[in-house]
Amino acid sequence: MTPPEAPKDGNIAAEGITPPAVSVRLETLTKRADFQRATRSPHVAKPGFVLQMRKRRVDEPAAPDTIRTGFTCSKKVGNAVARNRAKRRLREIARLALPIHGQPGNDYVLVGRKNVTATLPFAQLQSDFLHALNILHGTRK
RNA sequence: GCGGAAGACCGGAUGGCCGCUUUGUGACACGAGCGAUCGUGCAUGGGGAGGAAAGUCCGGACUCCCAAAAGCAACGGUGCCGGGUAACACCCGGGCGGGGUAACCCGACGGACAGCGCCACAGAAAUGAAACCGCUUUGGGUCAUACCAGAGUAAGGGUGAAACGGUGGGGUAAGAGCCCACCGCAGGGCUGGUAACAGUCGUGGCACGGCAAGCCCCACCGGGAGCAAUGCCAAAUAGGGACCGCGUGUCAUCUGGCCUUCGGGCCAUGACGGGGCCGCUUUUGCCCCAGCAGGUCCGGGUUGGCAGCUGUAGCCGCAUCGGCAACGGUGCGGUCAGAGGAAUGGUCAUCGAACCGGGGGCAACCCCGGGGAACAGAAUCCGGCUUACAAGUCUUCCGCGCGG
RNA sequence: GCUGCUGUAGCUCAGAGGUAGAGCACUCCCUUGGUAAGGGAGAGGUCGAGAGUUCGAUUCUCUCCAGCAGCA
Repeated sequence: MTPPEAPKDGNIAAEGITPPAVSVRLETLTKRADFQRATRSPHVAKPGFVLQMRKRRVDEPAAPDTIRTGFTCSKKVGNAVARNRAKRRLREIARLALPIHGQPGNDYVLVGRKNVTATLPFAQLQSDFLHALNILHGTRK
């Protein structure tokens, strides 16, 4: 009765990058100063978001084996509902991808964009995110 | 059946996978501690956005500040009457006015003889009522008008938002509430109503324009600020600047202490007096009268943590009693988010309204494919108001048409 | 979250119930060999939006919208 093909396609895309139990820890940025430091760092713009990456210095108090992420949406993105929805989707792609593809000791900040972040297909957001990570990690070497 | 009116409800559904937050339990693991225990993780069970969470327009609870209270003033608000409520600018019922064929809807709806102010342009005149153009008549004058002087009038006078009652009749030289009828107005009596107000009967012949969302008067209400309030801990910076108190009181010693050249002096204490503390007054209270301390504000630093923080004027459901109703009383049961760069979701599938395309049918409509759901996110908490809102559901009522 | 303030010509601001104005900028003309300055003339306004009060609203009242500032 149910069409067998369609649901599996969606699930594979989501499960393929489900993180295994790794020792890397994810933390969320809460301080305004951290966001301001990340603003002056290298960034990559994609249709759905802007990714900024900053390598922490050794003397900073945060543990060196953690990955820290921040999510931000200005008022330009829309009203409170639109901003919250954009941040949730950004949080989700970061949660799925960073434990595997992120580098410990780095701060990542994802910035939401008007209309696109909330409506773009999820699979494309994910591939764009991996692409952006590769660019940033490549330029560093 | 079509077109309306009022009220109430709902605010996509189901499932898979992966998460967030809070809380209960655990003989579990790790860390801290002598320990009670605490923190982190794990396992397992429960809870987790709205009718507007919005705008921040009112009213409160709560916290801090101004010495307390009363009166007055100032400032702000409310404004037909009665009731409800913790309170309100809210709600309910009634009155009056306006709109609609009706169901029903709307109304900042006290006072313009307490006073001041304004009423542009037009118009004879914009509030004291008269003057002006007119109308009529008497005398003079003339062939007759015209014209001059006197008397009587306020009907008429293109305007204007608004013109000193309106319409009709009588009356007159011409006219006029001069007289009469009806309408309006003012003031009085009676009746009904708690009241707003309504009805009715005389009287007066009309005097009294509009604006109070202009100042204002009257009645009533209100101290100010807000959870980024406020309290505590930690860290960090500075030991800074400005201003205010500003008056050296009298008496008592049979009180206490110290000093003494035995006159007394100093400190404490008491009484009186003076000064200061809310815009003013009164009462009460507090502080000061030689202490070098006190107070207020500014500047500088920190943008970390904890409490406040979620259950009560509670709220919700059911029953019952009182009330036209808002609402109140009683009983039983249930408890309902607590985040803090801010959780309450992400994703996939299925079902799904409007709408679009194709086909069928006289038509209502049916089939296939596409399509894919409004406004919108708690931030201390309640009661309202206002504004935004796709599609849908229910109840009652009104008008028109058709049929019985 | 709370509390204030402001929306008038392209820009900066006046105006306070009765035909909306100033300066700069713009267009045309004069002046100059040419330009600037100067002089003259002109154009440009849903007075943030919608209701209400008034005969009449940019002004008074209410409700929305947008922007700015302050408070730990």
